[in-house]
Amino acid sequence: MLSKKTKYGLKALTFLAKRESREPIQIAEIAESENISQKFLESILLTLRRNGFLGSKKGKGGGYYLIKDPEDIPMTAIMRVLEGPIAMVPCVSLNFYEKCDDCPDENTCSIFGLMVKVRDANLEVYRNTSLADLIAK
Amino acid sequence: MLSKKTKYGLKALTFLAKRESREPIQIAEIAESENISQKFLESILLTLRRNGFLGSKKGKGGGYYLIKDPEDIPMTAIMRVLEGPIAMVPCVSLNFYEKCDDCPDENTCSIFGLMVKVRDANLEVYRNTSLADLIAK
DNA sequence: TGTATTTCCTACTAAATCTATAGGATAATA
DNA sequence: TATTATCCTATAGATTTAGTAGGAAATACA
Repeated sequence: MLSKKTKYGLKALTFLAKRESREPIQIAEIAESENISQKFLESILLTLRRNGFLGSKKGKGGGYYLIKDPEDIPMTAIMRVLEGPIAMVPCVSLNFYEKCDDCPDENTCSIFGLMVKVRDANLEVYRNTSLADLIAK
Repeated sequence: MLSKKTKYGLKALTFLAKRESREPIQIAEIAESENISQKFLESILLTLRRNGFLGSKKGKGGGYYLIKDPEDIPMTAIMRVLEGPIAMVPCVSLNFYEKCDDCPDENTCSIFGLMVKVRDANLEVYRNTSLADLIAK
């Protein structure tokens, strides 16, 4: 299941992407418009800023704004920052690889191959979708 | 992330599928061989039996055994029983549909389309993979 | 300079979910 | 009747997720 964090983050990003101007938008406005707890959204936008998706400005007239063109933001990047690994098991993750603690050998693991296929199928979708595609509709 | 429940369930199923005979195998043997807590595995095998994947026999010489040919068990069925919905949000789930509580309208939801694509990509993999494929290597 | 505004940041709490474990009931075998 | 192994419910512990609290820091503007 998609976490609320990711869901809200995506909604906030598309909200910002939809606007023509890149003027800062306040958290409160996004939260209200998208039906999200303001404090929770605050922490989400913060991680999006720290990971290079958003810029921010403090004080009156401040807020958050997109740093890049929506076309240049692939879903792979967003998902990895908000949701974590795209793979369902760490041992097939490209960006978060870890050995599975309960599995002695990847070569003989019965589900390894399936997990690779699932990962690749998801990557295919995420790589071919940008933030711009989410608002194209 | 794939839950341990699903992972263990899949490993148990492939363990049973690998054997030529369909004689009952004890939980203890599967648990030891696959490195799984016996009590936890017990509850997993129980749900697999209740959902028509396994048969069981009590008493001496008892245990669990596959009820169908591995070729006839698609991953879609196993995943839905062990892991739950294949979709990442309830509003695009084929078998577990629910309206998202925070989203007023699916038609205007910015991530709906993406979630459909992701669901379909995963379905494609799971529908084209059977339990037999997991042991084919 | 001072005040209002808005993000920044850490820590914490509450709720939900996942991962088991306990302990006995039930059924089959010999 | 003794032994074996699954059946079943309930519960405990651990982890993750979701959300909250409260103030610090920076900016705009009068």
